Order: sequence, then structure tokens, then C-alpha cells
Amino acid sequence: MIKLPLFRNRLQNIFDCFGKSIIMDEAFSKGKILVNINDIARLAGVSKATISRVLSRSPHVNESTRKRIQKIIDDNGFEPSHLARNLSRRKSQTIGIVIEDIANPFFISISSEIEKILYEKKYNMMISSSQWNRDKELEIVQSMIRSSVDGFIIAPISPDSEAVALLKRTGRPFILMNTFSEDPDVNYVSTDDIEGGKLAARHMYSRLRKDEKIILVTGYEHQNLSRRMEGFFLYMESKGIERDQITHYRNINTYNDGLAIVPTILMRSKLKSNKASIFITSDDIAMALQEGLLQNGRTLPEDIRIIGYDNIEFSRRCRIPLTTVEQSQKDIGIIAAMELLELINNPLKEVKQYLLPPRLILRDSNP
Amino acid sequence: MIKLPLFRNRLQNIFDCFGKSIIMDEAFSKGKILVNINDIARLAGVSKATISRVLSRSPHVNESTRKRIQKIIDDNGFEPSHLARNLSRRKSQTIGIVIEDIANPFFISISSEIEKILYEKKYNMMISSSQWNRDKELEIVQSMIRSSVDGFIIAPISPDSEAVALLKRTGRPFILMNTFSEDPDVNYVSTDDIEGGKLAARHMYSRLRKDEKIILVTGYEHQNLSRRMEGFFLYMESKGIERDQITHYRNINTYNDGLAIVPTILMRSKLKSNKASIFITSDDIAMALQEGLLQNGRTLPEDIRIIGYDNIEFSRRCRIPLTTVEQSQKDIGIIAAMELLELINNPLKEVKQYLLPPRLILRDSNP
DNA sequence: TTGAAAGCGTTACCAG
DNA sequence: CTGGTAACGCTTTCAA
Repeated sequence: MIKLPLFRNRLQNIFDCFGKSIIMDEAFSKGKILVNINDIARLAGVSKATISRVLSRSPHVNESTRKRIQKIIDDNGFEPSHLARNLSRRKSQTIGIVIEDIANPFFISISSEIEKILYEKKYNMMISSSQWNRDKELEIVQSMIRSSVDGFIIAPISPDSEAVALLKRTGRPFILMNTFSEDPDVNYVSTDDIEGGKLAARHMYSRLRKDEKIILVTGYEHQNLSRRMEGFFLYMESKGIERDQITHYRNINTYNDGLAIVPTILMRSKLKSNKASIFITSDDIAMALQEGLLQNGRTLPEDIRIIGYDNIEFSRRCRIPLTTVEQSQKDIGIIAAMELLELINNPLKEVKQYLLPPRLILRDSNP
Repeated sequence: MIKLPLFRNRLQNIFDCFGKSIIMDEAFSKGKILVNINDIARLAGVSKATISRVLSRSPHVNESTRKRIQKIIDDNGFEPSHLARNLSRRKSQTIGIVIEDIANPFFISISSEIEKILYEKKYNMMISSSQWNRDKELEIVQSMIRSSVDGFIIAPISPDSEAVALLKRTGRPFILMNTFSEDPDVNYVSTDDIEGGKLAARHMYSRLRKDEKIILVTGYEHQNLSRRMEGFFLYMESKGIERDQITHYRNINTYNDGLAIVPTILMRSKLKSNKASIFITSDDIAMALQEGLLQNGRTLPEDIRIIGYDNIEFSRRCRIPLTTVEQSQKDIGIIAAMELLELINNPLKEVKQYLLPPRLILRDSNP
């Protein structure tokens, strides 16, 4: 019977051996497979401090011994443990991304921009979605803290959600994304959604026909949406169209919600006979409405004109390419990543608050 | 001048203090902010072993002291470091996902299925894309090894890419996804692509009109694609249509490639006057072709009929909803995750090789 | 039920 | 340029 201080672990180590070709006979004879810095040190006949130096490309190591050691490292397929390294260095080289929905094309393109930059700067990313649930959002942030992420990019459910408060309170580096904050100490990058709402309204108004219905469709009660709505209403008011003349369908959150509301809209707004212009505060839902209306035999854009919001990749590829208000996912991603990296390296850097300008994109759905 | 053994780290720790509300005065007076297991132990007047026990819900701890300690933990917002925990436990509760393109809707839906299961089982996931580059694929796997992931789900560029070989050689748990392997020791979950190609061919053949051109459009040379092509050709041959009667456009990899090839197809296959049926081995590219053909004034599906492959979420929402061969992203994701988790917990478990049946989905593009 | 102490695999300080 | 060694923050064994 083998008797070792940490027997269980050793056993696991031995288990791991199945299917491996063994390079380090010496280590193997001791029932050990995974190579670590000590093994390499012993093999090279130097101290592990030296190995550590070649691992981190320190200049303070003789060129010839560096080469010799590097060869031993390569030959044995030694991969230094980031766990140990990070524990020792007190940083993990990973940053946490918290978004609302990982399947949302809008966030996907932002994330992929972020990833490019982080990859370049040798950072990893950890990504998780809150599903518009405040508890889950908090849980995610806590879990990321346990994982020792170096900083956060978070699209919070609200700028004063508990998760954000926790980040603030514990002084961890973070950037708010797609949300703006009244707090002058908080870094954020967002789009000027009031302006965005106005852009949509102005275009819609310029194309408005006689007796045409104006319809507004919105999703989750979120700061962004309120601002888009607000801008929309403000412009319309400036043209003498009051809020009660605009039919408002709320809480249409998913593609399927969008499909499901179509019969109601058709009936309530009497769209069988009337023409209409619809502003929908997200492209994803806009596509659902479009689909539903087409299925119900309406012709677009002749009968019903649609304006969306976001300009996701797919907006130009859907049934009737969407006229929409663009938020540049590329810019948001790049700025968020760059700012966070700076913030991590210099916690005293000045606060930056970006409110990016939206842009109207004309396509067939409301030409 | 402060003199401490690890001065730089302490300094960083002090830096971190800005903007924090301080709970632990004692620790603070020592220039220390981040609470750790020792602080809690000291505060509770017990050893850190006991703290560790309440953290891991060990039954061997007095109920009253457990409660007392838990309160101290909560009050101080102590989040145990997973870095340290994982280093000590020799596992990370993280699994690595390696795919070819993170922006590909097909992989996105698979990943989100995987995430659901992992979340439930308290695992984290780390995801990265190889961009069809073998070197990058290997790099990613190495980096994940350094991050001590417990296992891999990999959609490899080829079943015998270096990355897979490395995984095999070092005996790490992994599941191949979207690829099958001749090696009887390798776990995989994939779709029967030969059958898929046949399904497409059978449907196309059944709708074929007189003098209609048959066109095949394929992307990256990948095992999957070859098999889809193979199935397609086999069925056609069984009906007396030889390979040289089928025009084949290769290496169409991205949406933009798809748009770009349209003029060539129109010209080379004389589609201005001829009718045609096209099989494209991915929905994403199928949508691009569709778009390009529409822009060139062809009417679909009257002039040209299209069959895609994958059945991604968007296939039913694009310009002309796509007839396509479905690979169930949900099934693939669920099976891959479950199998890997089992494999991690029991390295000796029997090998499972899944070849899931594809399914033809009829929509407007080739009704 | 508890505590002491030996790990886990690195890094970084100090001395030589 | 190199080595010895404390430290990082936990878990696990063993003994009490």
C-alpha cells in the first residue's frame, strides 16, 4: 500500500497518466507526470528562480543558459501554471465582461471587438450574461471577483444596480457600457440615445403621409430605452405631435414577443386599412415585427414603414433591410477595452465618459 | 520610508484602497484592504482550517461556530480566491471551448447550450476561436493548459491537428465536436454529414426542372464539408448525374466571399437565362448568395433554388427563408457538455462517439 | 470538532 | 548573472 502525505492527489496524478507518452522518466518513476518549474530546474541543474526568469523573459540571464533552459522547457512540453503565477503576481491577466444577453447580436459584436484588443494585449476575457436579472448580475460579479479578474466591463441592468455598487465600493476597476451614470467618478461608454430617438423621429416625420398612424414599440424598461423614447417624443412634440397620438406597445423583449404582438397591433391600430410608421427600439424586435406583418399579408414598406435601432450585422440581411439608428458596436468595444486597460494600469487616471453619436442608416424598410 | 518584504505588492494593495469604504479597521491600519482567509480566521478567533471548512460546507464543523463565521464572512464581503483554491485543489472548475469562429451563429448557439449546463454544474467556461488557423489553435490549447482548465470541447480544424494530438498525448479530457475521428479512443459528437449531403441532394433532385443547372458552393476544406459534398455527389450519381455535370465553386468562406462570387456564378453558369438549383454547405454563405442574386435581379425561388446547411437561428428570418439541412445545435451542445463532465469525473469511462442524424427543413428558398 | 503544518507552482526580494 | 527563500491564499492530512 502506497503511503504518501497527499495520497489522493498523487493518485489523481497517476490516473492522469493513462494514454500519455512519458518524456521525463525520472519524474515518472516517482508517479508524477505533470511537469512543473521544479522539475525543469532540476533537469537543468539551476535554481527555479532562473527558470522563472527565462519564463518571464527577464534580461538578467545568461544567453547561453537561457537557450539551454528553453530547450529543456520545449522538449518536456512544460506549460507554466497561470494559477500559480497569478496567485503570486496578484493579478490574473483576465478581465470580466458582464452583459445582459450573450446571444444578442449587438453584444456579440461588441464582445468580439473587445476580444481582439485583449488578445493583442495578452489579456484573457471571461464573459457571462445576467439575463436582465439583478440577482444573477450580482452573483456573476461576485464570482468574477473570486476569480480575481483584474477589471470589469459591464453593461448593467441599471447604473445603480447592486453589482455596480459593489464594484464601486470595493474600488475595483470597471467601465460601464451601454449605460451612462450621473456619478462623475464612473467611467462609461454609451451612445447618445436621446439624440438617437430624435434621429428616428426626424426621419419618420419627414416621410410621414396623411393620416398615417405612429406606433412605438419598446422592450425592457432600461435606461437606454427610456432615453430613446424620450428623444423620439421630444422631436415629435416639437412638430406638434403629442404623446397621446402615438400608440405605444411596451415590454416586447424577445423575437417571439415581437411575433406575438403583431395581431394585437394589426387589430388595435386598425392596420388592415391604415398605413403606419413604426419605431422599434431594437433591430432584433424590428425584424420580428417585419416578419409578422409580412405573414399577415401587409406590404412593406408601402403600407407600413419600420425604423429599428442598433444596426446589428443582420439588419442589412433580413427580409426587408432595416432603416435603423446605428450605435457603433466597434467603437463601443474598442473604447471600453482600451479605457479599462488604462484604468487597470493607472488607477488614478482621469475619468472618461463617452457618449457616442448615433447615426441614421437608410434602407428599404423606411427609405 | 516603509520597509516591507514585498513592498511593491503592498503598495498596489494600498492603491486599491482609493474609493473604498473600509470595514476592517484592523487590517486597514496595516495598509491591507483585500480580505483573505487569514483575516477572517483572526477576526473569528479560529484557525483558517476551520474557515476553509465552512467555505466548502464541510459537515465537520460545529453549527454555532459555522453561523458565527458565516456572518463574519458576509459582513466583510469576503470572496475566497479561486486562484488559491484551484491551485491547492489541482482543478479549476473551468472548461475550455475551442471553436473555429466565435462570431459564427452556429457555434454561438452551441456555446450557449453548453454554458447553460456548465452553469448548472458550477463550472466556468473559457472560449476562444482558432480562425481556421492551426497555429492559433495550438496556441489556444496551450494557453488553456496553462490556465489549468479541467477539460476541453474542441471543434478542431482537423481531427489530427496538432492541438488534438497534444491533448491526446498529455491525456487531458476532451471531446471533439463537429468532427469525427477514426481513433476508437476519441470521444466525439458530430452530425452525419454524408447523410446530410444526401438529404440535400434528394430534395434538390425531386424538385429538379428540365435543363436546370446544378451548382455546389463550398467553403474551407474541412472534413465536414468534404463529407457533405461526398453525400451530395453520391446521391446524384445514384440518379445518373455525374460529378462533372455539377458546377463547383470552392473556398467561399465568408459572407463577403459569398457576395463577391455572385457575378462569376451568373456569368459562368449563364444564370441570366438558365434556371438553377444551388446547394451551399453553410447557411451563412447561402444567405450571401441569396442576397447577391436578388440584387442582380434574379427572382427566388422561381429562377434559382437554394438549399443551405446548418439551420441556424437566422435561416428562417432571412430574405427568403432557407430550405436547409439541420444539425441540432442544441443536441450537440448538450451532449458535448454532459460527456465531458462525465469524462472529467471518471477518466476511465467508456468512449462515446455520436453521429447525430441531420434533418431536412423545408422553407421558401426551395419549397 | 478543531488546529498545526505541509503542500500547490509560481514570483520577487535580497544577498552574493 | 544566479541562488535561496518568503510569500501568494487556499486545502488537506494528521494528530489531538
